[in-house]
This record gives sequence, C-alpha cells and structure tokens, in this order.
Amino acid sequence: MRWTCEYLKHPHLLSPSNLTRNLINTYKFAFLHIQHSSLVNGDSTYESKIKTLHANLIKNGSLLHNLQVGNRLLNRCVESLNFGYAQKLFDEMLYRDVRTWTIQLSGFARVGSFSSALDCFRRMQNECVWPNKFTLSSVLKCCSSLYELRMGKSVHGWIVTSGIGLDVTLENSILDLYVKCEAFDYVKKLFELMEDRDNVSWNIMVGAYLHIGEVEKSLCLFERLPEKVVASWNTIIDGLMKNGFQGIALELLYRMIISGHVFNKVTFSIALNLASSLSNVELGRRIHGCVLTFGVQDDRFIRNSLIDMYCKCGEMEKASVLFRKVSRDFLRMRNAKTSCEAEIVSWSSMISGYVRNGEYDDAFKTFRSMVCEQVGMSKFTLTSIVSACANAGILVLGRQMHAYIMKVGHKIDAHLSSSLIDMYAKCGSLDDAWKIFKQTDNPNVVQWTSMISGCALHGQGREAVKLFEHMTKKGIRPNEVTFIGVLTACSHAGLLEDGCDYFKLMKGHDLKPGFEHFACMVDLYGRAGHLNEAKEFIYNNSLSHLSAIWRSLLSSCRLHKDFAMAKRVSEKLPQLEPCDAGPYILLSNMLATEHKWEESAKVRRLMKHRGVKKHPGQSWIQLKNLVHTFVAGDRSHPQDTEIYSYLERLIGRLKEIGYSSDVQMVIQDVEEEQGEVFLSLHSEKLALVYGIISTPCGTPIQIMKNLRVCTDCHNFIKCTSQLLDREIIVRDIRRFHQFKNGRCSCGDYW
DNA sequence: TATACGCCAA
Repeated sequence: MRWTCEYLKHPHLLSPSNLTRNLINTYKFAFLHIQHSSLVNGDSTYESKIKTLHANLIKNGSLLHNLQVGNRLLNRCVESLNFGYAQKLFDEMLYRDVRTWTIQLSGFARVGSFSSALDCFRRMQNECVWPNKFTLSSVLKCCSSLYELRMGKSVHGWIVTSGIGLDVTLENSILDLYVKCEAFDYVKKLFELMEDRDNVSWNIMVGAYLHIGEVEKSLCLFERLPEKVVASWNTIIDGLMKNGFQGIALELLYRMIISGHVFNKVTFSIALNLASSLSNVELGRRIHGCVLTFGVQDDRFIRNSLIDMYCKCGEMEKASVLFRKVSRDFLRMRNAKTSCEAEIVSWSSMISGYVRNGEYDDAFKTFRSMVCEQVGMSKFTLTSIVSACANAGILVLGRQMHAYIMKVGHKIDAHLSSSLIDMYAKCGSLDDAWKIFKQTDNPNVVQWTSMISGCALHGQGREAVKLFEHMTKKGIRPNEVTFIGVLTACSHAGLLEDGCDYFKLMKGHDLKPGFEHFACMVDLYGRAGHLNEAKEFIYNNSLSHLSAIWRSLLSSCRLHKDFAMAKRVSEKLPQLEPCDAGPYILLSNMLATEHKWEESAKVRRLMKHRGVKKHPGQSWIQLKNLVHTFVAGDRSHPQDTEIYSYLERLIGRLKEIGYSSDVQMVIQDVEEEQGEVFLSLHSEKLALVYGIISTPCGTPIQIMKNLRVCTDCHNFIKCTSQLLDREIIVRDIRRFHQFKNGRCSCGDYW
C-alpha cells in the first residue's frame, strides 16, 4: 500500500519504459488501494484518486499503449458504477481487445441496462472483434432479460458453428434464455443433451418448473437436488411465493435457516417480498433487523425491497424514512454521472406505494420532484402515476400525463396502454379508453380486460359481453381478471343468465374461481332479486366465513328492501371482521331504526373498546386545476357558509318536486359518520353543491367518492339533475352514475 | 471479466 502511494505522488516513476510486468502489478495495487480508501473515506476521495491516476496514466502514455492497464482502470470504473467516466475512458483507449468490450458490456448488464449492453455487442461485431465465452454468456443474459429469443437463438447457433466450444456456464446461459422466453421444448432438449450439469443447471430447471406453474414437480426436483446451495433455496422459495404458496414458502424459509444456510442478498429480497405478500409487517420488521445485523442495509436491491415491503404493508412513514436516504444518494451520484437504475426503482416503489395507500397527492408530489430532479423515468414509474390519475379520477391530470408520456417519447407497452385504458375509463371518458384500445395493434388479454372492466364500470353490460365474445373468438384466452370484469358487467346490467353461463365457462378455460368471482355471483343473484339463491350459493360454496360476501348480500337486501334478512346478515359481520368499522356502524344503525337504542349504543361501545379503525368517507371534485375534498359535515372549506346555505335552500326546493330523505338508507355500509351526522351533510352532497355554485348553469358536474353512494344521496342527486337541468356524474367505489333529467344510468341498481 | 435465485406497473 505504501508503495502505491509513492507512485501516486511521483508520476514520473510510471514512465513507459518501466512498464514491466512488475509495474503492472503495482497498478493493480494502486487500484486496490484506491478502492480501499474509497470504502473508508467516501466517494469523493475515490473520484479524485481515480482521476489522478487516470491523468498520470495519460501523461506517460501507458493508458494508450498498454491494454492491460487500460482494461484494469475501465474495470474499476465499471465496478464502482461510474459509467460516465467508463464511457470516456473507453472512447479514449487507443487499443481495445475483446476484454475491453466485455468489461464494458457486462458492466451495463450488471446494472440492468441490457439494451445498452446489446448495442455494445453490435458495435463490437461491426469492428470485427471476436467474442469470447465471457462476452457470450453476458450477451445471452441480456437476451434472456429482454426476452430476445430470436437474437438468443442466433447467438446459440453461432456458438455451435463457430467452434468456440460450449462449456457448462455457456450452456446454462442458453438454458436460462430458453426458460425465460418460454421455449420449453428447447429447454428439455438442451438439458437432456448436456454433458456436464452443475448446481446452476439444476437450479435453472427447478426455476423452469416453477415458471410454468408445475409446483409439485419443482418441489420433487428440489428435494432430490445433489447439492442445495443458497440459490437453490432462494429459487424454490421465490417460485412458491409467485405461485401463491406463501405458507409453504415460509416453511421452507424456516427450514433453510434451521439447516444452517446463511442468507445472501437475494434471500433478503425474497424474504422481504414474502413478508409483504403475507401482509406480515412483523416478519418484515424482523428481517429488517437481520439486514441491519448483517450490515447490508446499503445494498440497493435490499433497500428497495425494504421500501417496497413497508409500502405494501401500508407503513408509508417508515418507507419514506428509508427513501430519503435514497434521494440523497441519488443527488450525489447524479453529480458523478453514475448510473442509477436502482434509484429509479425506489422512486417508482414510493409512487406506487402512495397510490396503493390512496395518498394520491403524495404520489403526484413525488412524481413532480422526480421530474424536477431529472430522475430517469421507467415504464414502472409512468404506469404507477397513470394509475394514480385513474384512482384520483381527475381527467385533466390523466390527460396531462398521457401528453407527458408522448412528449418524452416513451414507448407505450402493454402495461402502459392497459393502464391508460383503465385511467380514461375510471376518469369518466370511455370514448378515450376506446381510442387507446383501438390504437393498440394486437391487444393482449390485459388490454381486453381493461376495456371490458371499463364498460362494466360505466354500466355497459352488453357491450362488455360483446367484447368478451370478440376476444375469445380471436383466440385470446381470458384470465381470472377478465372474468371478474365480465361477471361484474353482467351483475350491473342485470344479465343473470349470461353471468351464470360465464361463471360455468371459467372451468372450460381451466380457471379456478377465486373469492372475487364468488362475490360477483352473490352480487349477480342479489341484484336480480334472487336473495335466497344468493344465500344458498354462499353456503353451497362454503363462503360463509367471508365478510365481503355478506356485505354484498346486504346491499342487495337494501335494494330489494328485505329488512328481515338484512338484519340477520348484519349481525354476522362484526364477528367475521372485528377490525372493520363498517359492520359495527351498520348493525348499530339497523338497531337504531328499530328504536333499540340501548343495543345500538352497546355495539358502538364494543367498537370503541376494540379500537376499531374507521374508514372515513370522502368525496372530491376538481375545479380549475384544484381538487376540493369533503368529508361529511365538513366545515373546513373556505366557502362553507355559502355551501351550507345553498344546500338548505336546495333541499327545500327539491322537497317541492317530491324528494324526501330516505331514513331507511342507514342499512348500508356508507359513511362512518352515519347516524351521527345528518344525512343532508354527506360528503357527496357538499361536493355537489360546491360544484353547482362554482360553475355556470348547465355545466356538467363530476364528483368522486371513495365509498358507495347511499340511497338518500342517490335520490337527492337524481332530483337535483332534474330541478337544475344539469348532467351530474358520480364515480363511487363501484361504478359510474350518470344523472340526467331525474334518472340515473345505473337504473337504481348499484 | 461470465451463467441460476431478488425490488417497481395493468
């Protein structure tokens, strides 16, 4: 170490004539020394020292004339993810050999810039540099990550014909390529033909079975593995999780620990993912503790997994604490022109976390700062932000985002286009959703599904059914989500028979109905007034332990005014879902309508005693680029006096044309304040009135609500649309209601 | 200097 420092201080010692093998070794130490001190002193010293060394090398010409020295320096830059510098160095080098290219290429691959890596490979071919095995396996990895089957096949062919010779690593790379590209015939053939198989090969095969959902086979193979390394455990645990076997995955994780395997970075990521998919924040915290004990908290992948875990468990505070560190690092690295793919992932995670937790405002804030800080955008970021627009239901914002995506010239892939379709549908413009859908070349199942669900959302059941038929005729296999869309459409349009047929059709497509499908069916029977069939369906399919199912039935009871059954159902709910406020409020209200005040109060007390969280109902309206949010009985708006006095006058005028408050509406799981606040102060009424007084006569008004709209408000809005001759659009949690001339597009069926 | 297993989107 001391020697290297001397060399740094006296660059003349590095004269070209002295470039013997010994001297090259000295360089090696110089690099190691610099790297060591970078760990101790932080990035800035590292930067300057590399630069000093670089300058010295240029000065005495050794960089230009000695490949080994140049390659080594390049490798250091790549390893420290300093791509700007690496690129500069690469361009400066007089001589480049296959190693130079390979270092650059595999560096890109390591940070996930696979297309840059492949560009590099093409340039290399143009300059007639013959690739070696290292180059080729990196290239194959890029192909498999980008699902470039064609290019991968041609590389495979080239390897065979060029006589470069296959070894286990290369064959593994090819095997993996075929697995990723789902070319299973090739996988089988190649695996059988392989002479040497190491534990990587076996691991690829375990992964292959998991990839196609053959869980049994993969477990068998895993148990028979000649040697179980950490990666084997990682593969099986992750694959089980992705196939929905969280329980077995967790068991295996424990087994892995007991059998003495030490976690690697990948294991931490997978374990955190498992915690969030189990919604087990306690497990997540424990793993976070281990991460700190192992001292790997600064690993980018692990940090992202931690952020993601906290986001998915609804702990945005905790996630944002971790995220603050990322954005600080990002600024520092941007100044060093360093690649930051991993940092983009953190931003995307935060945005999607905010969206998931309904904090749209923070999602937009994060996005805006991402634009200001010039963080690169990924398709993940854009998809998340479009979905934030969709959930917020603000069409203007959604359009702006669409324009932004076009402006930055981002390719609209399947994910993005389906989220755009979803966004336009959820923001009320089904026409625009259709436009995007029709622009799509070969819509895949997800895009079809988005369009079908969009029609369902707007109550266009027949259109949705037509789309479904069209899609299957085209030979596209519907998935579980597609069926949710079409079943919802049927139930909203009262197409009982069609719905039953589609439910049966699921089996024909080899799909097992899940909880959502059963819920759709209960809804379908209930809405059509077949309450007893609905109840039978619940018991026949053993769904009686699911609260959401009973809640759906309850809505139907309300719709068809079967109060006796409603009461029986509402008594079940608090037992099934002790932590949800809805059922308690519901039950207490039901008891109140029967004047059983003492019992009603008892239910409320029980709720308080159990510390049940309330889910506040709120409505919002967007006017002139501002979003105004209201909760029931809200007094916080600056124009509240105006709103309340107009509301009072409006109710008076509505009563003259036959509106009366619906006292029975309390049999519903609407706003938490029910029974506490007068019906007339529900948030949707406040938002509507604010819309009326802030816009000229005749302007259509659109409001959003995060729960279902209640019967009284529905009546109120119907009458208002007639009295004021205004089109009023309400998007509640389930669907769109378009009020016109005293009627609603849902046909009072929601 | 290479290959398997990990984070973010509908």
